[in-house]
Amino acid sequence: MTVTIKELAGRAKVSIATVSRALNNDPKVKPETRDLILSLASQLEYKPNILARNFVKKKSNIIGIVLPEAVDGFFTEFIRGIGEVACASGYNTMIADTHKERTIIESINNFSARGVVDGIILMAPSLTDRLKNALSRCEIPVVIISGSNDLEEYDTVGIDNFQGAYSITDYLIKSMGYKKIAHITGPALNADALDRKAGYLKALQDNGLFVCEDWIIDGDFTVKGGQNACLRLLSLPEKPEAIFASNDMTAIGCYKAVESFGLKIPDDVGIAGYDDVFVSQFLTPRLTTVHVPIQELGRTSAILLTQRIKEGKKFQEGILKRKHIKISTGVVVGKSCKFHD
Amino acid sequence: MTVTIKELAGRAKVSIATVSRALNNDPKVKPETRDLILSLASQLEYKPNILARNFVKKKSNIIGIVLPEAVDGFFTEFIRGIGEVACASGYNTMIADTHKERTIIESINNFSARGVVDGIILMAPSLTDRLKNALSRCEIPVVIISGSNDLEEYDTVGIDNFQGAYSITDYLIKSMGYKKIAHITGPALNADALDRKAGYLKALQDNGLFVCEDWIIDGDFTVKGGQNACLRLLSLPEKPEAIFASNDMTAIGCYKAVESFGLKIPDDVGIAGYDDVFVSQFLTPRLTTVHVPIQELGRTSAILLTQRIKEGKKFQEGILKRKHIKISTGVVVGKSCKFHD
DNA sequence: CTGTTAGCGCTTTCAC
DNA sequence: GTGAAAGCGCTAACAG
Repeated sequence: MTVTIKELAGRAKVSIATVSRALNNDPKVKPETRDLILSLASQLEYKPNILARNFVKKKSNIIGIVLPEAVDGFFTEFIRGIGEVACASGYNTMIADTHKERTIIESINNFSARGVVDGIILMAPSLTDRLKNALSRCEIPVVIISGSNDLEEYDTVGIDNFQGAYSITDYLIKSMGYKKIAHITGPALNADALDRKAGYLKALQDNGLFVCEDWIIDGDFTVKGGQNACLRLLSLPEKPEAIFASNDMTAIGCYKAVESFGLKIPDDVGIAGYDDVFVSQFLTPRLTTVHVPIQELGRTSAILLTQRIKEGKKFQEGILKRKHIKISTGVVVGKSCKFHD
Repeated sequence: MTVTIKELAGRAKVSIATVSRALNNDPKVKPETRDLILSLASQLEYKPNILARNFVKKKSNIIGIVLPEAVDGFFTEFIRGIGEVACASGYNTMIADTHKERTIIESINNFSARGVVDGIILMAPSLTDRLKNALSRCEIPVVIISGSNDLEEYDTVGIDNFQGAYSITDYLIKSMGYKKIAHITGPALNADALDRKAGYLKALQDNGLFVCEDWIIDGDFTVKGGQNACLRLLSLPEKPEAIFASNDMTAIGCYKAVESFGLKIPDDVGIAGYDDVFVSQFLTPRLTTVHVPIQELGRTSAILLTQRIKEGKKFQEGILKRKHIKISTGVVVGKSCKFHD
C-alpha cells in the first residue's frame, strides 16, 4: 500500500503532527527526529499526497493559461515564458487552448471552479460582455494579455500595438520613402488589431499623407485572409507601393498573393508585418516586421499573476490598484521593403 | 463565505449526501428534490470544491505532458491534439516543458508525486537509465512518444522514422535520379535520429548505391547544426548531389549554408528534410520533406493514456500487454529537389 | 429515495 | 519539542 504520514509516524514512534512538521521543514522539530523521519521517508519511498495537501491548503499551485484558437506563432514562446517563472515559484501550468471541444468562456468557467487553478492568464481576441461576465464571477486573480487601454478594472500585460504600428509605418515612410501604404487589418473586434490600425493611421497623418480608404482592407490575422486581401489590393487601379499587414500570418498571405500575380517583393511592392514570429526570419525575402518579445510577455504576466496570488484576499478585495504593463516593440528591418522614391 | 454542500443541505432541508447525489446526477434522487437543490445551487452560485472532490476520488483529472527543450515546430499541434482528446474525456492538461529551471527527470518526479496528474505523456530525446529509473517509481500510467522498437515494457506511440526516411531516400533516388545523397544526422543518442539514419542507409543499399562515410555528417536537429554540417559537405572535394537532413530545422540550416556558398536549391544541390513543420511550407523553394501528422500523434497518445487511466490497477499490475502504435508518414514533394540525371 | 456516518491524508491550532 | 485532536468539503458505503 501507499505510504502515508501515519505509517511514517508509526515507524518513527512519533505523532503524525511531528511527521508533518518534519516534512515541511518546521524549525521547531529536533534535528534528530527530523533526520530520522526524513531518512525513513526516503527509505519507504514516501510521496506526499498532493491532493490532500492542496485540499487543506486550498491551493492547487497551478496557473491556468487560457488561449484563443489561432496563436500558432506565439504559443511556444509564450508558454515557455510563463513556464519558467511559474516553475521558479513552485507553480505548474495548465493550458486550456480553444478548439472544437471548448470555448474560452468554458475554459474560464472550468478554471474558476474552486481549486482547479490559483490564477489565470487569459489571452483573448476581445473581451466580450459574456466573457467579462464570466470573469466577474471568478474568485481568483486574472491577468489579461492585452495592450488595450480600456480595461481599467483588470490587470493587463500587453504589447504596445499602437507604438509598434506607428513605428513601422513611420519607418516605411521616412526611411523607405513609401507614400502609398496600404493596410490589411485584423479581425474587426480584435483590440490588438484596432490599435495597430490606429497606429498606422496616426503615422500617415503625422507625416502629412493622405489616407486612402480603398487601401485599408479587412483581414483576419490568417494566411488565407491576407492572401485574399492582398489580391484585392493588387487588383486596384491605383496600387499601393507597400502593404503593412496587421500580423505576420497576414504578411505571409501577401507573399503568396504577390507571387501568384507574378510580382516581386520588394521590387514591385513592399510588405511589412507585425509579430516577428519564428517563421518570419525564414521567408524569402526576410520579412520586415515588428518584433514582439513574446517570451517576455509570458514572463511578465506570470510574475504579475504570482504576485497577485500571493497578495491573496488583500488584492481581491480591491484595495490594491490594478496594473497595466506595456511591453514595447521594435522594428525588425528585413528585406521585404526597399527604398523607394 | 463560500457555499458548500452543507450550506445547500441546510437550505434545502435535506442531508449533504442527497445534495452530493443531486450534484452528481445520481438517478436515485427524486426529481423534485434534485431540481430544488440544483436551482438553489445556481442561485447561491455554488461551485464545487474540486480539491476536495479530487482528494476523496484520488484523481486530479489532469494529464501531464513532459516535453524536451527544443520541439518548437511540434509544440502547438502536439499539445492541441492531446488537448482535444483530453478535453472530450474531461481531463485538463498540464505542461512541463524543459528549460533552465527544470529537467525532464525533475518533471517526471514532480508528476509522480501522488495526485499531481493521473497519467503522463512523455516526449524525451532518449530514454537514459536515469530516466527509466525515474519512470519505474512512477505509479501512474505513462505513454512514451517514441518510434523506437526496444521499449517493450512501455506503452509507446511514435512515428515510423525508419519508414519515413526510407521513403524519402528512395524517392530521391528513384523519382529524382540522385545517386550521391548525403545525410546530416540528429543528436547521437536520439532514437528518432538513429532510425532515420537507418532508413536512409537501407534505402541506399536496396538501390545498390555506395554508402560514402564522408557524406554522413553529425548534426543536432538545430538550424545552426544543419548549417555547419552543410558547409562541410559543400566544401568536400566530391560534393553530394542532394542532402537528406534528419529534420526540417537541419534542412533550414542547409538553406542558409547553400545561400552563403552562392549556390541555388535545387539547381546546385537538392535538400530534403523530415517533419514537415509549419515553417517548411513557407521556405523558398518549398521544402521536400516527410510529413509527420503531429496532431494525430498527440491525439493517439492521449487516447491510449486515458484508456490506461481508466483501466487503472488492472493495467498497472501488468496483466495487460503494452501497446506500441506507429503512425506512418508520407513524403511531401516540395521544390527543393529536382530531377537529376 | 434519503439520512447517518466514516473516512480520505494532511495541516494546524492548542495543550503539555 | 511534541502530541492530541479538530477539521478541510466531499464521497460512498450502509442502513433505513
